[in-house]
Amino acid sequence: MSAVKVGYPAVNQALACRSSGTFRLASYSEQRMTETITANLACLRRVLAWNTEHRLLFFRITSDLVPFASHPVSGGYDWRGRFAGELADIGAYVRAHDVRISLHPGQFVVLNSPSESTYASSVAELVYHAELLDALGLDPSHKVQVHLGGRHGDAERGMQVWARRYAALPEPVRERLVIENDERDASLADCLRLHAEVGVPVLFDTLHHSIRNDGETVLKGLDRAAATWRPVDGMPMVDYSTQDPARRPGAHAVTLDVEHFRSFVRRLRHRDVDVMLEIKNKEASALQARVVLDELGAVQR
DNA sequence: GACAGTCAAGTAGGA
DNA sequence: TCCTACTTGACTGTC
Repeated sequence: MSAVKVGYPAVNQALACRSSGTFRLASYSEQRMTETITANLACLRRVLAWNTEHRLLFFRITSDLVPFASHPVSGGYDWRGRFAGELADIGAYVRAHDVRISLHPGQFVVLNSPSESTYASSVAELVYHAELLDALGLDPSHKVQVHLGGRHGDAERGMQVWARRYAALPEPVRERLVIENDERDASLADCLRLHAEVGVPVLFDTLHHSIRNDGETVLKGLDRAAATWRPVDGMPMVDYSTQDPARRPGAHAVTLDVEHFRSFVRRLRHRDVDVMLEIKNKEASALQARVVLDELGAVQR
């Protein structure tokens, strides 16, 4: 049976705290920044403790952990210096419990944007994400995942621009960045082409692939994406979800389809992957997934 | 305390 | 042309 870590994104709904607290730009002050980051880190500690207690060893940290981190307004605020001890402690906890971390910047990161200012702010945002993982003391197997961003009227050119700009990213960003297939801008085949050109690992999303593919099964697609991960990248990460039948194609389900997940894990067989459950009810689904993994004898690395 | 309007940022697709 | 969705609702002024 396969070795699998399972996790959920950003929010633990069972705990009465959020690690994504923010404020309005107009309310910005150093004091507000310090208070918000302090509270966010305290919550993150609670969430990580809860996760390890429940054997959920994969977690996506919110991009809002440090609000306005890449915005000029916080340019003079040294969050890495002020919270160096806190961040190092959290990172040590992550390493001690062998937790895998991912980050998923928002839709405003458009590396191939025709707008120079959007390109510049996208790079700044990616640098923040890489710096956060660096400040936690985590190695390059902890990833930052992005989508292509847009086609801008010429899909082929959009990919070329993306590849060129990826290659020009600062090394600490490039070594952590992975690209995820979606049903709109970049199919798995598109992502694999980018990998062939510039070496970026491909994070496989099961739901997006089930909507847009070239006729290959989820397992076949997963294998092709997994082959793009080098040892230094760690186990391939996979985003898992099923369709919410009541909403548009691509909308994530509200609850885990346990039977579907069981079938998915069975078909993994010998494959070792880290599975991020993109299910709306977060940790509740992750707990159900753990039960399934235990039932099937999947090993927790 | 409840509510509604709004919030740093981009893009594409559908109504 | 406007609205919605996306990794995610949360913040804030008003009553």
